[in-house]
Amino acid sequence: MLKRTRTCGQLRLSDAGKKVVLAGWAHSYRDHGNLVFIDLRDREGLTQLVFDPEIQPQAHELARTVRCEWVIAARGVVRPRGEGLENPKLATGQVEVVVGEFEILNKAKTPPFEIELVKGQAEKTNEEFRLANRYIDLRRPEMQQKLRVRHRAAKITRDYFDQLGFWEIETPMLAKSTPEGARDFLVPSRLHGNSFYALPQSPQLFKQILMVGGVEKYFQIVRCFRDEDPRADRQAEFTQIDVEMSFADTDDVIGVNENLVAKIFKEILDVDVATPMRRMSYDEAVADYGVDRPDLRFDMKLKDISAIARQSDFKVFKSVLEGGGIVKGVCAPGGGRYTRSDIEKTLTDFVADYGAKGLAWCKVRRENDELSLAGGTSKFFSPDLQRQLIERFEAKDNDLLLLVADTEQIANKALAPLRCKLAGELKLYDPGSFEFVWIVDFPLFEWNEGEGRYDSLHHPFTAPVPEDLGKLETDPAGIRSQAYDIVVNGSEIGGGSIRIHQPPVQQKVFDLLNISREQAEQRFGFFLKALEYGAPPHGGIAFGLDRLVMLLTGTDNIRDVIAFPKTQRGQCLLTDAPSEVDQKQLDELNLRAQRHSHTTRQGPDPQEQRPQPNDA
RNA sequence: GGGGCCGUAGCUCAAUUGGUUAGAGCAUCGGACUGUCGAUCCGAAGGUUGAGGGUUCGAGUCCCUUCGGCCUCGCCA
Repeated sequence: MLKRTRTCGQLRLSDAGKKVVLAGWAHSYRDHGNLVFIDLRDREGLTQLVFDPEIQPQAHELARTVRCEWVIAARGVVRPRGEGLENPKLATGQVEVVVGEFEILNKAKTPPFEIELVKGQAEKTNEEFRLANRYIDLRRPEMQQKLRVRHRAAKITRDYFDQLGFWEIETPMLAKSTPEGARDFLVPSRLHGNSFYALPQSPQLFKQILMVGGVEKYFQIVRCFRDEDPRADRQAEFTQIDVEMSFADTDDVIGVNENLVAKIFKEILDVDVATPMRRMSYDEAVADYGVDRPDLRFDMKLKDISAIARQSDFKVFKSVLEGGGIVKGVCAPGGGRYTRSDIEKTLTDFVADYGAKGLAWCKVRRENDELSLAGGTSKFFSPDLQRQLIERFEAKDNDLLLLVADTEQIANKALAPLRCKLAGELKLYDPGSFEFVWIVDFPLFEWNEGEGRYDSLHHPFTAPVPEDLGKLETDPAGIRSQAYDIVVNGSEIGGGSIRIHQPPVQQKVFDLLNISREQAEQRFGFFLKALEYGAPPHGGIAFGLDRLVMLLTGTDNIRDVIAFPKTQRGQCLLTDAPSEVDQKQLDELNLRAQRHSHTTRQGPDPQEQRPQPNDA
C-alpha cells in the first residue's frame, strides 16, 4: 500500500517539484479521453491529480476506471498549474500532482447522495437519509468541520482545567435511580433480580461526594441521559462539561468558568468575549424578557402595562386584571409592516401555542408630528392613554405594540418567544453576534400548585443565600438560591450552584420539598451520610457541550453536532436501535416483555399469532 | 398525549380545476473528447408517487387509516 506523506489540503506553490504520496476518496473525476483529472479528497481538503498517458500509461488506464468515493492513493510530483489553469476555489488550486504510481485501495458503491463541498448543502438532503447513511454524510466538509470544532472545544476544556489543577474523574454510568427530575433510563440488573440501575441524568451526587472525598477540583466531559421527548436542541443522550470545586463561592465558580467560555470562543471563533460577563437577576430577566434565558442581542423589553390597561375601555383587559392577571406587551420596531392578517392569524396562533387566549395589537403612526395608535385595540384607549402606552414602550412611528392579557406566567411564556420571533423576522440583530449573561439570584423554590408543595427550581442540593436562611420557616418562596445559569443568545449553555454542605440545611430543604425522612434516606441516604463526614463548602456547574458546539458552529440542529444522533422518536436510523432482544437475554434478566395492544406489531400474520407466554 | 409541516426516479424538485404514456437537473451506465475543475457533447436506463383502503368513468392530486421524518405544546429537578 502506498503510504501517504501529505494531506490533500496541504500543497502550495512552494511545494513544486516535491515527490508526494496522497490518499483519500475520489471526489470527482474528469476524463478527457487522454488526460484524466481526479479531485482527491481527505478531511483536510482537495487536491487535483493529473493522469497523463504519455507519462504513465498504466496509471492512466487505471484512473479511467475510478468512480466517485473510491478510495485511492497516488504517488506523484507536485507541479505548478499552467497560467490560467489555477483553481481559485481550492486552497491547493495553484498546484496539481502528476501521478506516476497509482493504487486503488478500495472500490465503493455509488453513494446514496452526493457529497457536497458547498456549505449549506447538507441541509438540502433529507435528514432521514443522512442519518441512515451517516458514514457518507460525515464525509461532507461541513460535517467534519462541526466534529472538528467539537473536538477542539473538548480539548481546550481539558487543557484549561488541567492547568488550573482540576482532575478529570469518571463517575459511574450504571447508577442509582433518583425519581426526581427527568425520567430515568433503566438498566436491569442480572445479578439482582427486580433491581435496576439508572443511567445518570448528571453526575450531580457523585461530584459532590468527590468533594467530600477531598478531590477539591473535579471536571469531566460526561454523557448524561434523560428519557424525555427530544427537541431541536435536545437529545435524550447528551454531553456535559461537568465541574465541581471545594472552598468556592459563586464568584469563584463563575470566574473560572466564564474564562473557559471566553477562551473557547476566542480560540475557535476568534471572538473576544468581555469578562467579567454581565450578570442579571432572575427577577429582572423575567420582568424584562419573560424568561430566565433572555436573548440580549436586541432590546425590545417586555412592559407590564396593567396600570394603563386598567383605565382602558377594553373589557377583556379589565376582566383579566380583575381576576388577578396582568397585561404585558412588547413593542416591535418596524412591526407596522405586519398586516392585520399576519397579526390576527399567524402571530395570534403563535402565542396560542403557549396558552395565550388572544393577542391585542395597535400600530404606531405619526400624524401631524404627533404619535398615536391605530388599528386593533387602539380604539379602547383614549388619546391620553395612547400617549402613555407610546411613552411606556418608547415606541416610534411604524412600530407595532402586541399585548397579552393573562396570568403573569402565561403572558411571559407567550411574549418571550414572540419577542424573539419578531426580532428575528424584523432583522433587529446580527445573527453572528454573541451576548453572554449570567442569570443569578434565582428563587430556591417554586410553588407546585398541583402537588401542593414546593419544587426546587434547580435541584434539591442547591444552597440558599445565607441571609435568606431565616426564611426557611417563614417565607420559603422568598428565599434566593446561590444558583447561576450562563445564557448566550437566549440559549442556556450551562448552570450550576453552590451546594448545601450542612446536613441540617439539606434536611430542611427536603422537608419543604415534601420529601419524607424515609424517602430521603431511601433515595439519597448514601449522600446525606457523606455530608455528615466533613463535607467542605463546594459548588460547581455543568455546561451543555452540544449546545455550546451548536453556537460555535452556527447550527440550530443538535443532530448536526453529534456524530451519531437519534431521531425525534429516539431511534438511531444507522443501527436501528432500539430493537427487540432475544428471549434468552430477557430470561437471564428475569424480565418479561409486556405486550400491550399498542406495542404489538400490526399486521395480521397468522404466523405471528403464536402463544405469547408473556401476555398479561 | 396534543397541534402543525412534509413524504413523487439514487439525490433535489416539477406535474393546470381530478384528465393521454408522471417530467427536469444532478448522479448512474455506454460512447466521444489533450487542460478540465459544477468539464463538455451524444445516447441509454431509471417510478408500487411511503403503505393500505375509499370516492370517481378516471387519483400523485380529494377523503379515511397507517408508517416514517421534522418543528412544537406538555415534559425536560
